[in-house]
Amino acid sequence: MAQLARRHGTGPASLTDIAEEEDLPRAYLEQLVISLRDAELVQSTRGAHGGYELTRAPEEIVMGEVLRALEGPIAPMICVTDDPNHMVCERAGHCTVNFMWVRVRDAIAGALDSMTLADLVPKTARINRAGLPALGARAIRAANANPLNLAD
Amino acid sequence: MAQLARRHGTGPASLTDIAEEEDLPRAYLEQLVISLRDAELVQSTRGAHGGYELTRAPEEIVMGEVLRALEGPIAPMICVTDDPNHMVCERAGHCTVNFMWVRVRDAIAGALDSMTLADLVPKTARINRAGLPALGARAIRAANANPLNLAD
DNA sequence: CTCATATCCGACGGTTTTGGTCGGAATTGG
DNA sequence: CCAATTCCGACCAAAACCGTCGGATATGAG
Repeated sequence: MAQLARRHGTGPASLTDIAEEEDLPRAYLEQLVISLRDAELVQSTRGAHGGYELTRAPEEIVMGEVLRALEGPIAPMICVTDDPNHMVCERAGHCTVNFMWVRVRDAIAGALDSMTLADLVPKTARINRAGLPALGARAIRAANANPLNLAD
Repeated sequence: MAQLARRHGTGPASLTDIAEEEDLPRAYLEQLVISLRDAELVQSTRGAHGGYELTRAPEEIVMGEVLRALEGPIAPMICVTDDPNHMVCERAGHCTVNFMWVRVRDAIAGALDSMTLADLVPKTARINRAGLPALGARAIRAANANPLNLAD
């Protein structure tokens, strides 16, 4: 998704390209991208010169969406639910820790939903229509180290 | 730990007792409690009438400590680190997502460290020195459903 | 039309993690 | 001594994770 964000606005990108750039097996990316497509986060174009592209601008894609598309509902434990009378596991009623997991889940979701794809991919690393990155590799690395310009 | 919190102040509790009450295999509890002991969260007494007890009051045991003792450092991904030049994985330098995982990790840690064992075990469910719970099972269940009295 | 380039899709496989089990040695109160 | 209990290391099975593989289908370019 980060690679697709970099290339956003330059037409479909093939998995072969991305696989090479990220040094990941293409077959694996294929598998992932299917979930992303089903979640309507990316759009596919088949045939020669086809590929994938984001359906929305990186600024409008929340990381929570991406993670949920790839890994299913966010849950630190299988049985985490808001329903105090949950029937998911047989400990219902005397489960003292469900409450804790709910708070953890909400914390994770909050963090994920407070970041967008754009936060992970600094503008300086994006590819413009001419196909060139705005800055060199060193500057991109530096920007990646602290994407949000946080003081920490 | 919740069971030990309930019993806090009543002397050592044997794993056999806790296993029965929580309906978990004793052998499994043994394994867990060793980590807790190494982390100095519980104290053991060997021999007959021995068992385990908390080393501190439930109010002073933060859930983050418990989880870290049982599951190691909190990390949604193996390679999550604050060091932007992390050498953990071979993607160092061009890893665009480490930053995200750091924020997720901090969110989880924050949530866990904002709760204590006492928050999970309502006073009404605790066992007094005479060995009797303060309230009946129904009231305990109700209290468990919303331990912190949050409005939600 | 044909061919190279792509996506699409379902089945399969190995390694690690998770969530346990088992058997027995050491310790201690009664 | 004996029963209760912790202590400890080895073992194990199922699931999750991280992929692989082979082939069908679509499509633009020459």
